[in-house]
Amino acid sequence: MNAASYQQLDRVIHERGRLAIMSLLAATTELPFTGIRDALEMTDGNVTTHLRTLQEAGYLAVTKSFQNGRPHTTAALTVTGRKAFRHHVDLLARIVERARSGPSLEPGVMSGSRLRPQT
Amino acid sequence: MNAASYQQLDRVIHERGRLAIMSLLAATTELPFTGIRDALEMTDGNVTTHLRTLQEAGYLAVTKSFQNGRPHTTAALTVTGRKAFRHHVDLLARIVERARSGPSLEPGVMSGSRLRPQT
DNA sequence: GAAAACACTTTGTATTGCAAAGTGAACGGA
DNA sequence: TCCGTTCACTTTGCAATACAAAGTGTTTTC
Repeated sequence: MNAASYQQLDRVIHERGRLAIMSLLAATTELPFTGIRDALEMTDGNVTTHLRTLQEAGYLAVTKSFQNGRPHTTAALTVTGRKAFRHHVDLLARIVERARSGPSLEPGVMSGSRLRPQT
Repeated sequence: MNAASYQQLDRVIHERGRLAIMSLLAATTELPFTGIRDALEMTDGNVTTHLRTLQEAGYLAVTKSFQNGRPHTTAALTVTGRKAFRHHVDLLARIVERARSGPSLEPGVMSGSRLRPQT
């Protein structure tokens, strides 16, 4: 694990709002649209788009139905989603842990060894 | 601490690339431009813009000089930056911890108590 | 029966992450 | 001494997208 492993941070999950949704769903089993919106104090539009993004990534199972004449949407993590989230969280934990260890290296040791990303 | 505390996640710090830079600088004292770029395998342009963003937020002290006829840029966390990063990391740690605890609540408990963000 | 509430979705915009291209100085070979 | 290359960045262009305001359709309330 080198410092550049941050590249592995899944952008779909990492975004603030979606990290919150994934986090929330990871702690429960299934939640309604309104539950997510209220728990996270998110706007409706925000929830809709994030749910769609997460669903399209295969991380969420979203079910839409009508109950007493009103739309009812629920979301739950898929197995893939749970795995991806766990992986993300592990990465974050490692980054955080390393950061917490505090200053240790001398300044300047990182120079040299030029290595551009392939274009 | 409620679930909506994700709102406190500092967007300047939270972005992947910048989280990596902050993380890297938190573990050392000061690094040159090229050190950051190489350690994180980031493109030059990316490093420049992220450094600027972090500097404008007051999180980084960036010094630019010429050494043997070449520009030499270094970056280090400011006290504010170190504090903000620590706070961010603490928040992440809490989110991560709660997520790690696994399913516990019943589905449906989060409904009701509508509370829109002020517009 | 008009108006408000509810559960969403769509739209518009303003931001911004990213890499390709650009800049300018120094160095290396022919 | 010219020409190309390397180095250390900065600027530019664009595609993606986070966000909230406005919109939709139903249902309840007064």
